Order: sequence, then C-alpha cells, then structure tokens
Amino acid sequence: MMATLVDAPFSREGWIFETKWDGYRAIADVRNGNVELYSRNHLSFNKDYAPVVSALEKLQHDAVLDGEIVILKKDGSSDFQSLQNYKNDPSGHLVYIVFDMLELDGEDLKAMPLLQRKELLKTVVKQLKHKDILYSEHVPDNSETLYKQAKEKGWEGIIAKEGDSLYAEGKRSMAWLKIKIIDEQEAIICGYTDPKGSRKKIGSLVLGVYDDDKQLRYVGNCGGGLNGTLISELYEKMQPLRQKTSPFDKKIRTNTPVTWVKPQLVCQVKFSSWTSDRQLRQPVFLGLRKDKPAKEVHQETAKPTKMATKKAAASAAPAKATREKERVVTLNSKKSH
DNA sequence: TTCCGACAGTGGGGTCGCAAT
DNA sequence: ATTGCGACCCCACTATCGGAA
Repeated sequence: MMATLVDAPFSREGWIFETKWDGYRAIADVRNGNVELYSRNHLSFNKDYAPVVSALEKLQHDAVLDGEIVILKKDGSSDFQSLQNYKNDPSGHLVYIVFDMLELDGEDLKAMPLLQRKELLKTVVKQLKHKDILYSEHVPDNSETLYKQAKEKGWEGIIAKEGDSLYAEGKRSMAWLKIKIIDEQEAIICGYTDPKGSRKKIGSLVLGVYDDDKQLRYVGNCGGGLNGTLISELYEKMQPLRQKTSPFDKKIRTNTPVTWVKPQLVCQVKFSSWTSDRQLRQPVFLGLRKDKPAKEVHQETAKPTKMATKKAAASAAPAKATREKERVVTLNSKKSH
C-alpha cells in the first residue's frame, strides 16, 4: 500500500495524520521467531539491518508488520543519508517504526479498519518493549499542528490516512495521502547533459548558485519537470550561450558528458532537501526566471543538515513565511491540467 | 467519446559490488 | 588503484495505452 501525493495539508474528520519518516519502507514477516525483513521489491533487508531483525525475533506473536527503517536522530527526526551510509558507519540509532499490521497470529487483518489495526499493533509493540522497534503515533482529524511541526523540524512531510480504510496490498491508494514539505530555490543553468534513450536534446540541467565568496558552486542536476516543448525551448535558449569550459572552478562529477553554457539563465526549482554535500535532493524544474540576474542567485533555504550554515537558514526564514501561507484544501489530485 | 489509472521510461541523489581499465 | 556500470534504495515527472465511465 502506497500513498498518493497531494499538495497541501488538510483537516478532515475520520482521518489520522502521522509523521512521514525518511527511510526505507520494509515489511517484516515474523513467524515462530523467524524474521523476514524485506523491501518493496521483495529483496531481503535481513543482512543489512540485522539489529532490527534480532529485535523482531523477540516478538511474542506471529505477525506481518509494515513500517519504515530509519536512523533516528536525537531531535526525533529521521536521517536518510545516515541510513544510506549505514554499512560504512553504523553508529546511528537504527530503528524500525511500524505503522501498520497485515497479519496477527495467523489472522488476516487487511480487511480490518486501519484504526483497529493500529490499536492491535500498538499493543503488540508495547509488549515487545524494545528500543529499536517503535510504534508510529498519529493525531486525529487535524493535520495543521503536525504539519507545522514537520516544517519547523525539517521533516520530510506528513502522511494522512483514512481511519476506517482497509489495507490495499501493493497498491497506491487514495486512502493514504502524503503531504511533503517542499522547498524552492533559484539556480543558474551552467550546462546540460546528453539525453538517454527516447529523450531528445537535453538529459538534465547542470545547476549552480553563487556562494558568499562570489564563487559559482555546483548544486546538482535537474531533469525532472521537463517536457518535450520545454526541453526544445531551453535547448534553443542555451545554444548561443555554449562555451568550451566549465564555469565552476572545481571539477564536478556527472554520469553523462556535459555541454557547458555561460552562467546567465536563471531558473526556479523545487526540491525536498539539501544533501550533506549541499546538493539538491529530488529537484524539479519549475520555470525560467527573467526577473533575476544570475549574479544575485544564492542559496536561499537551508534545512537542518550537518553542512547547512546558520546564515543561510536565517536569511531563508522571512521569505518562506510570507510565501507559504497555510491553507486547508479539499483533496486535489496531484496536478491540475 | 473522454477520462483516469497503471505502467514504462526518463530524470535526480545516494551506496554497493563487480568488471574493466 | 581507479573508474564505469548496473542494481538497489529513496523519489518526481512525462508519455502512452487500454479499459472504465
């Protein structure tokens, strides 16, 4: 069961709201003390996350659990990058946060309403009493406080679930909705990569921003949000700006060859967070900005990551507060057109 | 006929492991 | 020893196609 993306928080009677944990989705199948922990594609996680497996071996029931494997930070948020790097550096607190249960002691629970499943799940987790296995709490009816909290703490977002919904295995469902905290940023187009397969002209845009010391800094590539016509337009605009050399003083790492352009075009992108290398995570192209000279493009927003500077975070706050006025909306589909 | 959901293909940041260099 | 590539994880988005409405 997977959640459908919607663009704004809402409140509705009969719905519940949970934190969206940033980690790996995992199903745990516990039978007679044997644990199979596996990914969405049914690949085993047993070896990679052995502490979770051994914690679940102590469960006093046979159960099929659904949850997220995360690294829990001291402030209570999840650290995706530490999870990715867990094999190298297993120092973080690895936990399995369970939010649903499909089966208990041989009984299929998928046709039971969510709130009842969660009630059972809570008691099962409570009985286990293990610091690495946590129950995902929820708040009923109203998402605003949780959403606000998510925004302040730099969480990935929140999940909304219909309280009496059934478990739709392997499906994307409208009974589970995800509301992500999204950031926006201006960036300078510094080049483009070659396309692959059926894609024409441009694979992705190579983006940069100016640092405090006026140095152009690479912030990652962006290939999402580009359709056929947009790609053609951008391609035409970039041709007169082509240059032989990279505008960055440091060498950058990309999978495909880059055609460099003079750093003049400014675009707006949305993204989920900054990586620890100060690159954009999950960037999506929104449009060109003609009102902004490239020289004025700096890093605007800094979510709380290790590398983020206090200065960047402070300068971001006022702009964000005015733009992102909270509103309550009815359920929109993900895109309007 | 139109609309919508599922699916494949493209794009991103990562890590890992293996093969080629 | 380094580099390149594919397969995984997280994901967003576009284009297409077939079936439901």
